[in-house]
Amino acid sequence: MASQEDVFKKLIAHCKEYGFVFPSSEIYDGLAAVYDYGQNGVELKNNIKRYWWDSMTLLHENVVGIDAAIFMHPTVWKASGHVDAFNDPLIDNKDSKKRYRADVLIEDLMAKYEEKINKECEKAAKRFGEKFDREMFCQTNQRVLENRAKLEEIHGRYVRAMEANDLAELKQIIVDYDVVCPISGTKNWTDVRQFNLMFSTEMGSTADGAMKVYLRPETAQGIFVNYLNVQKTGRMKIPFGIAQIGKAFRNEIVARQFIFRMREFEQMEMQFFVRPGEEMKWFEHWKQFRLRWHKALGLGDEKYRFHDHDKLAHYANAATDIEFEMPFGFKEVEGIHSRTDFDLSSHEKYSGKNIKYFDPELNESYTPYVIETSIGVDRTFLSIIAAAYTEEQLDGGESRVVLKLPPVLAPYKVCVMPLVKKDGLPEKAREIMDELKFDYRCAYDEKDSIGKRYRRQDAIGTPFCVTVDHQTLEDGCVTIRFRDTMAQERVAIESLSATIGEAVNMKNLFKKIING
RNA sequence: GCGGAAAUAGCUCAGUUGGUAGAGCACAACCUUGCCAAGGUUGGGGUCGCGGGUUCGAGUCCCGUUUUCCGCUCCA
Repeated sequence: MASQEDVFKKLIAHCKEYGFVFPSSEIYDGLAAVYDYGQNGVELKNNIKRYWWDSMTLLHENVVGIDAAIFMHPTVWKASGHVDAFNDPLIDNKDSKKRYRADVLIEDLMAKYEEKINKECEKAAKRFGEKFDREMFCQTNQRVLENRAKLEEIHGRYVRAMEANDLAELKQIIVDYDVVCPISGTKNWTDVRQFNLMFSTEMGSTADGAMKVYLRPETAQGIFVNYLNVQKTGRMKIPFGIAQIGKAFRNEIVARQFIFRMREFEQMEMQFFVRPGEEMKWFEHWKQFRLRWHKALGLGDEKYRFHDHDKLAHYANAATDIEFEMPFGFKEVEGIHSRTDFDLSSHEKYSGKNIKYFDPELNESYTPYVIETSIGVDRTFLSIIAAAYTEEQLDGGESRVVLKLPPVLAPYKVCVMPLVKKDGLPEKAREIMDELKFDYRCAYDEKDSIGKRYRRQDAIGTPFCVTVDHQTLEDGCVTIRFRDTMAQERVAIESLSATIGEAVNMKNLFKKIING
């Protein structure tokens, strides 16, 4: 929808204009799909992270946090399956503009030869009836023999090419056996290119002694490899969880839609270790808890929905997404996965270390099952700022742009301003600010008309403005102005802290999560 | 990666058949006003995304390139 696209563009412009999100390295033309958070963006982002972290670690005595390094031993990514799953040889058809995985095309090709052979056999089986001996037939029938020979030839070349990572040979196979694009029907192929979704670098300063290491493509593995450390040193009993917030990196082929899909992004993950067989109970538990966490922000319950996966990843036996209605449709913000014992078992296998848990209640050892909640910080940021961005038509034909952020997440909680910048009003305003600034992030503004200053605070989502006028010097009262309603109230200076505190206290959100 | 569109001041945009870059807003200072964005004066800020080419002369024409947006494609 054009109007929605329009809103999204305006939102991106707003994010830049008001110091929330900048394109990375902008003075050098930017770097594709990398963004920086500005002076207001970092505050909002930090508040989101604190809301998540505290909701995990304060509300659950059996959830603790860690902060693992971005670099990990290369074998971690073999064990996790990323080395295999994140390496795709891709080829484009120049006519249809469609992209395919070269290995899939070749496997389809081989399947076609199998099919030909099977058809010959079926035909023969009908002719010969009960006397049909498939192996005998295959060894004597000319057409089958030809097809079998071809198949073996392709298979041999294919396996050698994949092992040697010979991309030119993969293309040659596609060319030699006349593979055509299912869409265009042509053989107009590009070269095969390797897309490795993991970023790599070298550890060690000398070229020959260097070891190839990856920038982690997910934070989860840092938790799995530390699971035993935490369990033992923290005397954790199953069920328990480990939470982590950190950067992850994926070399996306196409990364777009602003900060929705970036090459460098931040995840907030919690891996919850449970008894085998109890995973579905906990899966359901965390699904509901996580949804309540989102809804407590008050952006609108109707903007969220679950999307259950039909096709499961190799490690999962149940998976769902929490989707949020972005300006470009419902999109995944968080994933909740039942990862079984895949990761821990795999690390046990690759490391050769025993990482089983001895359950004193059951009096037995087992590899715990894992429920994962994995939420993107940047996507959450985007969902919140998109929902908060509001263009309002006011009486008298004027309009305003206001970020209706949840007050608890707003970069500034209050802006203190003197009505005029003389007669001792700025000094009084500073005095009030000096009281508030220990508890709440405060802004100060004395430039331009008071209305203009209110609008500036609206644009960055500051929930309260406090105005000092001449009367303040006599009666100790100020005007407090509310962002969403634009209503004003005359209140005593002493009451400000309590009013603001009630609105920005995270405790209120936590109570909503717990009480549903 | 393919195709389409775009790129001029912090933002939104003008800029004529090629002739040495403008406006509004924003920003800074001072004056004025004072409870919902528009007062006055002055000032700072652009090698027109980058690199070539054509031309006496390129923001303008041509080629390449980078970035962004849209559509494909991909997506643990």
